[in-house]
Amino acid sequence: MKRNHITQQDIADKLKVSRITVSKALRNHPDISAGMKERIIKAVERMGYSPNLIAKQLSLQKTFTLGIVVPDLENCFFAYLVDSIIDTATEHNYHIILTVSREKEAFERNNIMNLIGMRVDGLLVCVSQQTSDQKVFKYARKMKIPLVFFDRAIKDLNFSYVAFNDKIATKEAINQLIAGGYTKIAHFAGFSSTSIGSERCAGYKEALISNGIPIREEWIIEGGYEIDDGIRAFEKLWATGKLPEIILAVNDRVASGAYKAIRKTGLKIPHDIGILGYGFSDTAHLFSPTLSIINQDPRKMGRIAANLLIDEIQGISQNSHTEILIEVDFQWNTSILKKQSILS
Amino acid sequence: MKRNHITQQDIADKLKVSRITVSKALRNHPDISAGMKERIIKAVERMGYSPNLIAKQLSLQKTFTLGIVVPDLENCFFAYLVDSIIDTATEHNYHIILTVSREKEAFERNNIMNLIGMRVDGLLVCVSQQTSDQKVFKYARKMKIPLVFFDRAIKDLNFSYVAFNDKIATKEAINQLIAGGYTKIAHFAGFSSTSIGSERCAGYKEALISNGIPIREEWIIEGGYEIDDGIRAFEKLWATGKLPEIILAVNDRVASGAYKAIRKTGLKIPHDIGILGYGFSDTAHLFSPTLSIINQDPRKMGRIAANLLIDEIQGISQNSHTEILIEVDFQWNTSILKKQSILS
DNA sequence: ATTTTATTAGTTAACAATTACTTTAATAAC
DNA sequence: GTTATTAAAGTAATTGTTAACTAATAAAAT
Repeated sequence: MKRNHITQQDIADKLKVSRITVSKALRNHPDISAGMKERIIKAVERMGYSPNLIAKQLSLQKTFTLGIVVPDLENCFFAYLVDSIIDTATEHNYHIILTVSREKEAFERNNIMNLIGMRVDGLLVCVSQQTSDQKVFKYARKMKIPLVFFDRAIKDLNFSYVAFNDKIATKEAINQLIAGGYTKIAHFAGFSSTSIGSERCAGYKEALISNGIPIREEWIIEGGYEIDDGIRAFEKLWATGKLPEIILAVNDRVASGAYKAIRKTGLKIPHDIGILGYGFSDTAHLFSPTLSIINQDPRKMGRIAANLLIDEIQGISQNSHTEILIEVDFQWNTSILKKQSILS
Repeated sequence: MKRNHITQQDIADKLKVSRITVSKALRNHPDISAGMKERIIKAVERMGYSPNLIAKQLSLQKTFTLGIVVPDLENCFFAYLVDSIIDTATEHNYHIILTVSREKEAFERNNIMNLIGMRVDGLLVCVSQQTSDQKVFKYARKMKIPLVFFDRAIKDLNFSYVAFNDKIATKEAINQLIAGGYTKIAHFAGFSSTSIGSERCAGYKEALISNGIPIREEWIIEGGYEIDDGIRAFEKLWATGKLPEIILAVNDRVASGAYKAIRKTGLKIPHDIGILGYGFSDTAHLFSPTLSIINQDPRKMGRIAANLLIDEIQGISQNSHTEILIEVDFQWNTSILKKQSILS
């Protein structure tokens, strides 16, 4: 009906040569003489030719496209992560088809099947919290489509994955706090049913135990992952009358809620109480005082995951089952007072 | 080399029918009998057939794919916006190829040419701040590719665009503040060289003038768009010794900087000084006290832009030059005291 | 002078789907 | 009993590109 686009055939007709000659010239094939190449390139410019990548993909059986599935782009963490994946992909001349699962298994499955239909060269997936059926991933395996999980993985499928070492990082952070002279540390936890919640809580407990500090169950307050959960958690803590020196908040939104609730009581951060959260630099600096964090850099994760996938696609990485646990560092910002110089 | 994927031909061979029969059956074509359809669908399931959308796209000359160009995904505003575009696109069975220009004209041009090469059915573009050359957009026009600008537009090219009515909204917000009894209002501006900076500042000035309030140049502090710019701006203001009742911050990061600097002086928000910023609900609630905002809902913009584009693609909207200025509302949160009930 | 080699361009088939047209066989109409 | 109609499936051509061969010509080597 429209037929707007110029094809190689059109150029060939104009120059009275074969379309293969045009194809070869555009790919700088040695078959074609310099003079002919120049004529063709000039015609291309003049006629406004845009190569049809769809046709190219079909012919080459390769799309130079990566498919991404994230649970939710409104989570800044994933936004930064996707941004960094796009950066890395672009560097290697890959395009990105982005899909969002909204934490729904059905959407996730649908997205993945669609991406496979689009014949992406590889998949980057952060599984939804709901996901239990492994069928679609087994299908990807059967079709030999390179797939890398990031942040959250289905472990027993032998796909590569990249994640933060939450437990170790938490343990180390608490160790540093204890070394700095703190002993009264509470935890505003998520839910022990989610991997994030349980891993972080486990690290917290292990650190206390290994330092001989008894675990006070009333200082582990489960609740959720939102601002209101942080508010409620602190109110609960405040009601007991006995405050810790430090609160470890399970993420930055809970930390934000804690800030609000603490401010309401008139207590001062960090002088009266310190806060440690999980997150990354940019959001931590939105807090005032700036939030100390167990630093989970989304850009780092995105870069590593994308590179891993591209390596697998290009067959550089023979091993298609690489597990990378990103080493986490800490940013001791102004939400915690340095008791001793150990916190550095 | 690999040949993993099952094709319609494979299914046809297995069932000893023609591949056209398979194609028709899968599209529920009336040519094919119910019995045959059932046999084919069963074989499809059994053999794990995934339709090759690349081939389908080439054949149909339609990709059901939209291309997006955003300046930066680390800006939460754009992340929310893209999320909402994806939502809307998915509803209409469109895929999304996402690219990032990093505010660089060259990247933007490259992204757009690539997306055209991928034969996207339409383009959603937020132009980079750097962009001055219109060539690539003229090319898109010549190729008759539906294109909708969002947030920032190149106006004299007759493409549709969706934007916030910054000037009007700012004027109205300041009017409401004045009606509420405030007269001393300062503005932490961006740069007058950018459209955002100049539009917002113009609205601010117009509101003051139309209410007969003289403009105090020392209360318009240009600087930039980051946290540090907000800190510096308040320090400059503080140094003058004369404080306004309200600060209008050009965005949420500048507002955050202002919060920090104000807190440092011991002044209280909102009792000693109020803050009004631009932004959207989720980030405003991260502030404490929660930031009052001229509410620029990214989801709304994304939805409108995507629907507009899809309408143009499907020929529903005959007019391919629709300009939509989104009406902005206000969220009077706790960063401003209500002097009178007018702020509602 | 004839064979060999290199250069340059063209031919055919493939990729995996679709649409438009054609064939076959069975049924219905006269 | 012949013709018209309908259902169901098949054939050929199309989409825009690339890869693997093939062909023609000119220059170089024998």
